[in-house]
Amino acid sequence: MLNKTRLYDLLDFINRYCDENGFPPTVRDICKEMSIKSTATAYDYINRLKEMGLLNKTENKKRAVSVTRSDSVRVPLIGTVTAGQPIFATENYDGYYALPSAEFRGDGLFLLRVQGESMIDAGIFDGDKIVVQKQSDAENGDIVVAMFDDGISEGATVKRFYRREGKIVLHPENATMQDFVLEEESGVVILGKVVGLLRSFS
Amino acid sequence: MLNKTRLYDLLDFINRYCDENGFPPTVRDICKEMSIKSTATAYDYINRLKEMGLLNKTENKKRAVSVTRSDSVRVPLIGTVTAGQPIFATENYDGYYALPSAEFRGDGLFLLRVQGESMIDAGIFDGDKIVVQKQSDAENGDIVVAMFDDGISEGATVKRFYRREGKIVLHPENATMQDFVLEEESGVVILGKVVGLLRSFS
DNA sequence: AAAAAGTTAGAACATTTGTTTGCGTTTTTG
DNA sequence: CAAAAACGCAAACAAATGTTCTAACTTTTT
Repeated sequence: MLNKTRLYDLLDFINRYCDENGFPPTVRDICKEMSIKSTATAYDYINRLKEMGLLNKTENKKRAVSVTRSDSVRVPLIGTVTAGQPIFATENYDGYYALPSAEFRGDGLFLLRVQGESMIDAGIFDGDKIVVQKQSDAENGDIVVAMFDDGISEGATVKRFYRREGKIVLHPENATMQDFVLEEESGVVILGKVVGLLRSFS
Repeated sequence: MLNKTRLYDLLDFINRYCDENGFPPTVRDICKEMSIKSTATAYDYINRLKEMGLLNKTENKKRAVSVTRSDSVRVPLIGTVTAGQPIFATENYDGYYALPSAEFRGDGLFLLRVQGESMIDAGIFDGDKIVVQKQSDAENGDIVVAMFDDGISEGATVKRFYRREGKIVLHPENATMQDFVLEEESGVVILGKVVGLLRSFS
């Protein structure tokens, strides 16, 4: 049996190569890197990795290998949401962010910039970006992004969600702030559940 | 002048194609998608985009186009660091994580899992992953990862860094905890400065 | 309307690159 | 130890794909 380390080395190389160049290596590139003297050997290696399910490969195409584990998810940043005073989430499409798929998977993810201090006790600070999983309902204790229009103000906000005695409670994680208590039928819309957070100290 | 919209459509297509397949399209793939009847035309388009700096392309190579904006950085997760009791950072290489290059750039980045509550007031919670920029010095107020060996205990820890009166102060951001005060020559080693944070609510 | 510039097409060409075959060499197996 | 399997190599082949050329067509300019 061929030394498995070598196969994983190859996998690493393919990954590195893709990162650096934006496209996969050829069989001959692999030869050079791995000090393999024949393209047939490299070709073999590739097929092993394919059988092991670690590599995708389309036959007869040039540079058509790709590492199975796509290690990042592209998630759109769609605007800012205020955690304090509810202001309408600006639906600015602000480009895509790559997040590690080891942490975040599935469809319907998006990012929102957080403005305000209302979730500070939950470790969500002003300026953080939250990763939101799109869903229209939530369970008690979830941190959610919710939109409401109670006639006075409207907008999106980040709060911890509770359903209590037929009412919806949006609870800011900040000792100095009050809960929002709303009727079920008051037009509260859950946009999604907060599943992650990204912060960068400038 | 050729309709620019069409060029941007092409750029979008290349992006989409790469996302879906893990490798870039060929000139002929582009023809099909854009309803272009000649490879020469598609070839032209590619060169325009290259001149505009929106596309990288290596000559004579197959599938060797790549969209300029490389949107993610690969950062290794190298272990766990305790924010409370200093325990040695397990140098487990735990694979690479993709982080958005819009937020994190440059070399010498790594990730550490945080254990403990000592930085809770700075919004760094137990289980968070911190993004660390490798550097051997720090400025007052920086949050750093530091190693020390004072004879009693040794290990790595996350603390806010101050240099005061010839001593080094490692300040936990947790009201219930004490500062570590160390001599300059006591063998404190700054591993890096915390520049970001990644959290995923399980 | 004529000329010029820009754009597309079709075909041929040049190269890169995936794939196959057969033969030594090494390692495992009985 | 012999047979078999696994492995690696070189060379040749075939296909995919980048590149170039010239002519036709379209739009803009004079």
